[in-house]
Amino acid sequence: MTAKGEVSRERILHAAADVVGRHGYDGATISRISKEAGLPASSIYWFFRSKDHLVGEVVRLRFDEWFSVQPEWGVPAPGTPVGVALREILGQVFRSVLEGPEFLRVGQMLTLERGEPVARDTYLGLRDSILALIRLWLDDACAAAGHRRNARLVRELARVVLLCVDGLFLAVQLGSEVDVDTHADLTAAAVAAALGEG
Amino acid sequence: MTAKGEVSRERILHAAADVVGRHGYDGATISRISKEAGLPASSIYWFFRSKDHLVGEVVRLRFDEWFSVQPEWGVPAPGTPVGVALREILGQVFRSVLEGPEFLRVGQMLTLERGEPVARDTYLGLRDSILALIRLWLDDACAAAGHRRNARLVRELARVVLLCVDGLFLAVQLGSEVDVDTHADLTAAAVAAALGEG
DNA sequence: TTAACTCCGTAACGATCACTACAGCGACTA
DNA sequence: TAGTCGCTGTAGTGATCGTTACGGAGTTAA
Repeated sequence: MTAKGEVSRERILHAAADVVGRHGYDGATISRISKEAGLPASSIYWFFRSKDHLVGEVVRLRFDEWFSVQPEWGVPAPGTPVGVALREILGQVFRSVLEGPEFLRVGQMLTLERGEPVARDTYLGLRDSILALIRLWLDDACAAAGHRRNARLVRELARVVLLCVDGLFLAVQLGSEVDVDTHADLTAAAVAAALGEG
Repeated sequence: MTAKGEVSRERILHAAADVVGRHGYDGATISRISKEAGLPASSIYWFFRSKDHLVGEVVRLRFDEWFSVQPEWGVPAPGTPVGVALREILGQVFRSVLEGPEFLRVGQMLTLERGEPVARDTYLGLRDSILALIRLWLDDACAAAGHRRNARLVRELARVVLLCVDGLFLAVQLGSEVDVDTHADLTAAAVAAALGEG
């Protein structure tokens, strides 16, 4: 691919990301994206096999952007209760969710709709990687806190944490003014309680 | 409206509910609904002002069906801890969410997309009524448990409960096999902890 | 019987959709 | 200079969208 081609591809991708963010999957028509990118539809189909593939790339792009500014999920110092360490991290994650990351909106839409298999699979794959990350961290944090291992519980708790992120995001989309600190307190406290921490 | 007309309207409404449930808002085309109902498009527009209004009625219908089989949110007996009473109710609510009620799917989709203002407003209105219900119940339950009133906390907790329902539903749509009992335990425990219950 | 009203059937409306065929441009290679 | 390749521009494909115009059945009321 030529340098000029690379630029065009990038222009299309970012234009698509903007339009999808503003209008959702179905609202993100090729003609809109084409207009936004300043390139004809034929160029879009030169770089991307279909609209489905294009949106898949958009999801990946937006995810990378979001993930790159997330706080590091470092293993807490030995002796630190999981609840305390989790509370710290959740505060930051929840705050970033408040800003309504596009990839979550698009991904959740793709989840609820049928069809668009490529974009949907892309989202599901990224989501799985997050879930694995949470599970790993929880495992490490439990070890650091001195709890005995319980893989099943950790797996369940990881799902609950992810679930709370989803719910929070949806509530934000609905216009609810959720108090992130209360929500983070509750989530961390629930996990701590489940682990038998005071 | 004639008795025959009433039957037709009902046929259209239920056909629309089926199609929307299977295909989502955008997938629920007038032609599909028309075919499913065995009536022409002109009949649909005789009874409903637009597709938007029709889907609004669908959301209301599905909500009523779902709500009518929900357990009663009776005020717990005096002295019962809120966490215990809430755990009981959440178990049943979460289980019904597992079955993937259509009105939640459609409503969440309308939330994430822009546009379709009538159907969206219908969903938001129903959702608000649920939130109010939770808040009232929590208020009563707190009184029954002997806690002193804290309107702000109750409002926040009601939002968190609703948020957990949303998150659970989305997780189910994603194909996660969430353990409802664990989830209900955690949610109830979190609320109990926030209220200062042991 | 006539008039009015309700509802259905047909047949379109214009708009827009995702997608493509194809010619031609500029830049690079032989 | 001729040929090739990467990309763009134009103009369209057929399909389907939500919606409507309109005529005519079927029933009801006078």
